[in-house]
Amino acid sequence: MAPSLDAGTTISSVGAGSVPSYGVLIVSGYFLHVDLDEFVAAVEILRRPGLRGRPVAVGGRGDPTKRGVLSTANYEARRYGLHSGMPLRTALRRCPEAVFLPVDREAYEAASEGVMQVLRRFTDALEVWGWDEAFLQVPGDPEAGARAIQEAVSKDTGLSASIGIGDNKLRAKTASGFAKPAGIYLLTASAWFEVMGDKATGELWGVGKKTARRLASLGIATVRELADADPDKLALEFGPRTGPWLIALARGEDSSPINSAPRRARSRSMERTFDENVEDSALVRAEISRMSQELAEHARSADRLVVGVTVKVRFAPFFTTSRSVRLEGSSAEAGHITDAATRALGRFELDRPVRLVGVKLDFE
DNA sequence: TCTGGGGTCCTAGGACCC
DNA sequence: TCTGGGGTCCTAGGACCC
Repeated sequence: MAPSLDAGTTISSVGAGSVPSYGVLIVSGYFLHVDLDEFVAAVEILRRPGLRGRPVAVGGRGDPTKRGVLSTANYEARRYGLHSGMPLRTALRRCPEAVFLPVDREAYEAASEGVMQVLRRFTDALEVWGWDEAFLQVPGDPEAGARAIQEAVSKDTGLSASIGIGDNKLRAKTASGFAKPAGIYLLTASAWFEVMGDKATGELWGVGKKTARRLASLGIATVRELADADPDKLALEFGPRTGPWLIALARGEDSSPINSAPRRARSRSMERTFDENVEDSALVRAEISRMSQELAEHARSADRLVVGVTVKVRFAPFFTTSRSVRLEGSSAEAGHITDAATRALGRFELDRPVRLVGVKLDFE
């Protein structure tokens, strides 16, 4: 009989002592989910070593007296209750001594690319998921693979990674949450309910606040209750795809493979929240026009054809609507795109103060 | 907690057609 | 005139993720 992994446990943390021995492991079909620890803050601290140990909050343009929210707070800042999504002004009130930094996308993209290059040394079966996450499969013992990956990422990029191991992507992703910070955690089918069964449905990856509340109103509070729910009832409540999907999620089921094909974006968008609400509709039009041109330039340089343009307007205090226009055929010409955006904007009544405007291009 | 920005996918409902 | 049943496409909005 093959030795079995003791699933649902923290295997170890980097530098936390020796690795438990499981004997000879000849396993296949394991998925790893690599998740970089406090990625954005970590990148900032790498280039400003003086910030290490201090509360660091990254968000907006780095001015906590302006509109904007936190992208990341490092662990020191989290001790003050700061977290991603928190308004900058609230964060400032809670932790005036925090260092506030502006979002620097290019720096994070470069750092991310460095990490992904390290991961590609281990396998071609790599699925990049945003800046700071990736799913992958490695040959041989997954735990040894995870440890080697952590060491290589740390050595080559200075960044710390947590790694979840699972018998599918969903369980690997769930496991990496338990691995933080800098640990390794294994979660397979046999331990799924032991680990997740009594947790609130909102702990599931893909179940947010709203869905959790709707489930609760149906008497479904825990993962186990959702796993045992009536599929027909959920299909009626959530739709024919979402209902059954929720149940599969609660059972930890996921048959999706690693998709290592380079991702081709379906859309590209740009939004801007004004520092002060804008009453002058000429200003709104000018901003939409500027964004359209910039997006058109992107489409052209990325060699993508646009089939539709959506304009989004958020009125004060916080009421958001959108209008979309389909192009006749497809185009990457700035003239066609700005014209479509202008037509979409023309369908709004700009009779109230505007908080945000946005433009989105849908690609062929 | 006065609520970013960039994405993805799903659903409801209307238009339209046979 | 009190009115079916599909199917498809499109739009607007919602929910979720990082």
